[in-house]
Amino acid sequence: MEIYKGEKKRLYMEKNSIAHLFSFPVEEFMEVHEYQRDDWIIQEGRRPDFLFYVIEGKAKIYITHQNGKVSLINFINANDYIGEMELLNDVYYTKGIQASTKTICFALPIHYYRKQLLEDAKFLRELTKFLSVKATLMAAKYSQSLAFPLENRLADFILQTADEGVYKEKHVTVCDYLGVSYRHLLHVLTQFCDKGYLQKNGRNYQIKQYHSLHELAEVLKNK
Amino acid sequence: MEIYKGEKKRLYMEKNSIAHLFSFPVEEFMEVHEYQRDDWIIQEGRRPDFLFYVIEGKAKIYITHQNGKVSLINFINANDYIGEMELLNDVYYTKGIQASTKTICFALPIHYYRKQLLEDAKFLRELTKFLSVKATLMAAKYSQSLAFPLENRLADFILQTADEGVYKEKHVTVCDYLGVSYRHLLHVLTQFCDKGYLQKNGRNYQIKQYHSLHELAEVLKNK
DNA sequence: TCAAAAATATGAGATATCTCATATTATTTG
DNA sequence: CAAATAATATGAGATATCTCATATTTTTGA
Repeated sequence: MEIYKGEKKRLYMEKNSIAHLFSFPVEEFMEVHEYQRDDWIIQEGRRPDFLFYVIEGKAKIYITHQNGKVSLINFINANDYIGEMELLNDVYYTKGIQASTKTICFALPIHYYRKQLLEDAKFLRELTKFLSVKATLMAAKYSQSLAFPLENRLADFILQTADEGVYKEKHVTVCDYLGVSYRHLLHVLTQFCDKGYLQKNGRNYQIKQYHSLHELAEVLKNK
Repeated sequence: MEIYKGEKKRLYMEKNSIAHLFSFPVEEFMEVHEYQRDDWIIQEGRRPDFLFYVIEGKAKIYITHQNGKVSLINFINANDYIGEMELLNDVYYTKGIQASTKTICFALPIHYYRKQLLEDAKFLRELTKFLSVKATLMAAKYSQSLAFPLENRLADFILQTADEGVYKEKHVTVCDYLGVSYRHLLHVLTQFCDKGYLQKNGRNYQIKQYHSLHELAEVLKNK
């Protein structure tokens, strides 16, 4: 983890101003943090000292259960907040957040800014929208996970993450995200290949029948 | 559904003032709605015209999937907001909300108040907290549903809803809530009886071994 | 550069959960 | 009050998913 200083910091803040998200100046105590792939931005169970706002990169929210299972709760992208739960709630079990690419965030020391932030309508309005989307998304994932087998959820995930018709996510990550065992994921992927929806190319999977996957994914959606 | 008028309305609003939730007066266009058990406060797929605040009663949030399965996403209680998603987001699939007891809510016409509400830090702060709790809860339920079998989740649910040592929820509701089939729920309940955790009394279940259920439920929690 | 660790791969048996069929009992409603 | 509807109940077979064992390949770090 690197904290930008001096000219580097000044330049970065200038190029990526977030002044429009607040109705008071936040630059004074704000820091710029850069995390490398696999760095932990927040450690599970340990309260963060900052409210983060992601400028670039991708990260993952993890929670570890008592039975050892790990859930990848969600992905975090540019323009997302991190640590907002801890800003708002005095009692909160902090989830782990791990960078999955180089990730740069602005970091507002909660200690300094908490009071002002909680009185700033502009900030709160944005955060409220962010949280409403988050809550909705979790509700959707929750109810889908209970109502549909992996086949449907995986089809959706493949379509969402495929890059130019090629799916190449890490199996291990996907297991944690879709909440199934490694074995079962591989099993369903093999089925997709057998049915001709996908074609395996070394470590990647080429989408062969878009419409079949689409059909499977479509039933998740509410119209 | 009944809309309170005149003296009845005035009295009710006076006894249950929510003026402290806003920094501007909301009484003028506010309505008081009373719903009977099984009334739909909001119909699935149809945008509501009000932001509701629940004063008394209980309700359930439902979503219907394309495969016909119904998920009971969550329960709503006094001091919860309803319709906040629609206030915040222009595009949103509205979930169904059904009263499960007589439920009385204050209803703020979005049309009149939207702009002011979105600029009111006091209101937004409360709503933000409400949403953060909601998002956290959904995330917890989501990851638990994937990481643990019904046995654990049911034990937790029984402990949470039992009334003086007696569990008497409707099976059908619980199926929708825990996302399992009726058959399987009954199966696990029978197991609990066989193991001596519960004892069936007519339509209810008496808790016999608190600690066993507690043990099963405990592994869901993060410490 | 080599050993350790992580990721991929596959088989086989176990179990959690679902679907469907069917019966009985309670509750609601015209 | 009777008929319709909802809730409870149980059996049996199907399937989705898990666990464990084990092997190979790739990536990583000292």
